[in-house]
Amino acid sequence: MSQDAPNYKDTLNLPKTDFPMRGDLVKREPTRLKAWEDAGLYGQIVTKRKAEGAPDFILHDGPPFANGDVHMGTALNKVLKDLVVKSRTMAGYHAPYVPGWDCHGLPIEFKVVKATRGLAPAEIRTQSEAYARKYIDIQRNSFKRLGVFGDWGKPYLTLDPSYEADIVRTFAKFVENDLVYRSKKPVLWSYGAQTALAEAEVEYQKRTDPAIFVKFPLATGELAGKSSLVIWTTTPWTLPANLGIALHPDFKYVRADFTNESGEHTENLIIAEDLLEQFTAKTGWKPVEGDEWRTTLKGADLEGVEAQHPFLDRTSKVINALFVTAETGTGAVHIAPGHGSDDYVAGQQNQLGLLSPVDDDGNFTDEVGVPELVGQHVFKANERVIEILKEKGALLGREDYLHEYPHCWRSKTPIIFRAVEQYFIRIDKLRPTALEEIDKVTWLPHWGRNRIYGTVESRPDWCISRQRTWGVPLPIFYPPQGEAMIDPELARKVADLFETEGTNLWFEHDDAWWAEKLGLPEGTRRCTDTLDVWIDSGTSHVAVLDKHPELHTPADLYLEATDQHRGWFQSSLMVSVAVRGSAPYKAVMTHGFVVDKDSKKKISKSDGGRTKPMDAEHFIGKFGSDILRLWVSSVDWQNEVPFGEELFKQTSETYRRIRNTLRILLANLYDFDPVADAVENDQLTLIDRWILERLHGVVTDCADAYEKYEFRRVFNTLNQFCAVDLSSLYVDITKDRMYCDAPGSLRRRATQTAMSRVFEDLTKLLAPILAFTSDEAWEFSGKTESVHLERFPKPDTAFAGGEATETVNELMKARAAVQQEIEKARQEKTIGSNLEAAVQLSLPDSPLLNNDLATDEALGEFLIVSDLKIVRGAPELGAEVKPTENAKCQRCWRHLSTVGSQAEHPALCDRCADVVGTVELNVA
RNA sequence: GGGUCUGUAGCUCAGUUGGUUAGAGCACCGCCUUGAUAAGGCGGGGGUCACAGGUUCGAGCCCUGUCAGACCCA
Repeated sequence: MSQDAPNYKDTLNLPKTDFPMRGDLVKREPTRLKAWEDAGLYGQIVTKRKAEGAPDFILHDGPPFANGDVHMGTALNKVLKDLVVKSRTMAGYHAPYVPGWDCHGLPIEFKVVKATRGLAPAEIRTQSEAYARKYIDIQRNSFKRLGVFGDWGKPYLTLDPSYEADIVRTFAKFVENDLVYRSKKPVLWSYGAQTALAEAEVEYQKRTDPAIFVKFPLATGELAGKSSLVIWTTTPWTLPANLGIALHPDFKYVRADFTNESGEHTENLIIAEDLLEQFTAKTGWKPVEGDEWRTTLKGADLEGVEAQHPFLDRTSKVINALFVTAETGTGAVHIAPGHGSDDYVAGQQNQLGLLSPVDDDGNFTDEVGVPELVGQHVFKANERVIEILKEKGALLGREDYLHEYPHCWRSKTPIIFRAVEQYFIRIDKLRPTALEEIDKVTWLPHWGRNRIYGTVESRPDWCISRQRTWGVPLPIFYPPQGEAMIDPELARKVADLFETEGTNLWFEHDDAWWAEKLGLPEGTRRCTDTLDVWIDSGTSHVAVLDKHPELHTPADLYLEATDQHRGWFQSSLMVSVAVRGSAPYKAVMTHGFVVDKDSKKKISKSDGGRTKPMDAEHFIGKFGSDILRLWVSSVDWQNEVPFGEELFKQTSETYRRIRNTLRILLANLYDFDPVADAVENDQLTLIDRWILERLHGVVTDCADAYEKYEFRRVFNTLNQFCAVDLSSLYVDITKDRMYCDAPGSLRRRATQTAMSRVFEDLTKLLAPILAFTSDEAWEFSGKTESVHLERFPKPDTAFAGGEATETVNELMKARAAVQQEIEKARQEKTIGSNLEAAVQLSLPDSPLLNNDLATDEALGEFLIVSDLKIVRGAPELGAEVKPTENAKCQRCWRHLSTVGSQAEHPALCDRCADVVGTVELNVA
């Protein structure tokens, strides 16, 4: 190579683009976001589809709780929803998305009350609202930053007065349909703070209580008068409310004569076999020697018999329950339905009734049935109860028992379980329709159907009242005389007031004001309870879908994490069945929880101090939203979703590849005008036809995958298409023609024609996932409108045939054989690049390789070798490689026999000499 | 403890109605490339398909059990 050789590089058509190689997402995404917002892009999209008369697709947003920052689980959910909305929009639907927030509820109230003590209810509510609004703003910013499109200016909030009014009106409908009743149910009660508590407001502290063994003689059945059950309890004060004894149906119980330590007394007792030793050790009562005195029975054998209460004139029913354990006690559990939640459920199932003879201060009421106990505090009464048992000869043993016992977080006093009046919805009236409706809904994954069916089948009546402040008040009144007024008309009047004034009205005015306003008798009090927040969110189909002009019921899709089978999906279904007799959704999709990639365990906020970041903002700030979105698309949402920082690095690599593929396509199209330069289909070469056939497959597959919400199939398909078909094959193979052929040559224009179509379709297919990057690339291709206003491409049937694909698949075998041989030579350092190889390819006859497209020239191009001899009709596929003896063309770097054949350009091959001639002429 | 699920290379995923040596991408190792260059190409190593039984001529795919994990309930 002489020093004064012409610089042929300037005669090449090298790729050219300003589309940056690096995404710089963290910096660049906010700019695009701003542009979208300024242009009102979401509104444009919705308006456009509406104008087209596009069919509706309604994804109804389940409202996240307005508390805390957006963590990865919430981000996953929101991005999945956005993938649905964007892909349905691009599939041609009018898919408005109205996001919402769940605002009422204990966690917020608890934080407010904790921060400032002694607040009046109205103040608690004002501060709770401020708290909720603060986090709504924080979360909204994160969701927007993630590229989620929606009506962010007008989201629905469960604290909106109109929403609250609809909750109350919905309650009125419940009443009208005879679904509401009043009944007692035990709650965690703090007599120190005189209020009901939630589990979260309870602190566990060590406490010593008397644990006692109490005899209950059997009063009916075969063993009546012959034998006694023995219970063990750490709350002797609940014995006056005892209404049952629970045995495990499958446990083995021993019936035997026992004698006490002194041997003076003998009792015939029934004790779980596994707890016999413990019982003897703790009480001193031991079985009389000799097997003839012992018999065994199953818990199931005694079901239904009655036992005599040790000091009250009534009996306790023996029932079976699976929660009975063989760890402590006797295997017979004292059941006081008014003083425990297991007890309550067991009482319901066995019609035991309910007693709860304790007032707000924790003192016994008349109902206790023992005159001397009335007015005594329950914990003080423990000792007296024990004495009474002793007097009656029912006490078999006593010990001091140290245990973790719940205490009030505020007053630090021990908690008692105490039944208070609550309001319930009769689920039995809704259950048959609810179950029928479940089978009309499409559940994704399909097993979701079983999950919700199971819960609806077995759920007890719905307790809808809460002794809380931050919620929608129960519009119920208590007149000075007579029953509680649960009246739909009254409730609607209240709702109308709430509609304009908000629910704070309930707390800002006193009973007298309300009585006068509603024309109720003087002295009428209003209910101080609020509604269960599951009513709030479960009413969204009424307050949002029915109300919003762009939406309607039933929604096409609800999409939440699997825990909502029991939560929102169920509450929405129940409310909907109650008010309209049908399900509020046509389809329900659930995704798994985000779990730690390494341990496959749920990421907890405190994993032994080594807290891993899980805030979405952390990852947005470090990688950018498109990476997070790409991660969401790559993952199997049906199961637990693995998550970790390494995964983001991995996803970033995939992103880089896709981005660079878009970039090289753009760069190769810099001088291409689709209108003027596009080539007819029949002018395309083998490789062009092949990539368009591949494109046909990709477009078809992605449309199908998007339709089924199988985003990771889209991810895999497009990743494969970019990495293998485009980057490693098509772009690599066409480099020579793109760079070295004359700019306007048919062959080059053919490839640009194909690349232009590939770029457009690929960008559109990526748009729902890479919301920012695809829009950026779209812009760089010269488009003035956002890619998000486009529709998905339609597969071009001209390339559905697959002839080129069959040929290329055949050639891929030859390519593998050649590459392996070249690699050997390369490792031996006999050649460097592919173009330095002289290849002899033995090719067996194949109809696929005997067509117009599979010319020797096309094969050489396909294999990216310059010196290729093909022996067709060989017995088997094979390749031989040695260094080529041809000279290297200084322009296209191929080693060809034609180099130097044109005297004007001794360093160039035929083709290049021709091209350079043209270019120079053009320049001149 | 119960219900509903899940378990394929280091990681994320494919594996068609059970049928020849289980596939990609990323990561890893080696080489090439400086005309996609904070890019690109080629080659390679790596899986007893959680484990143990069973059905079958034949199982990653079907059945049973065990183990591990997730959600809900208790």
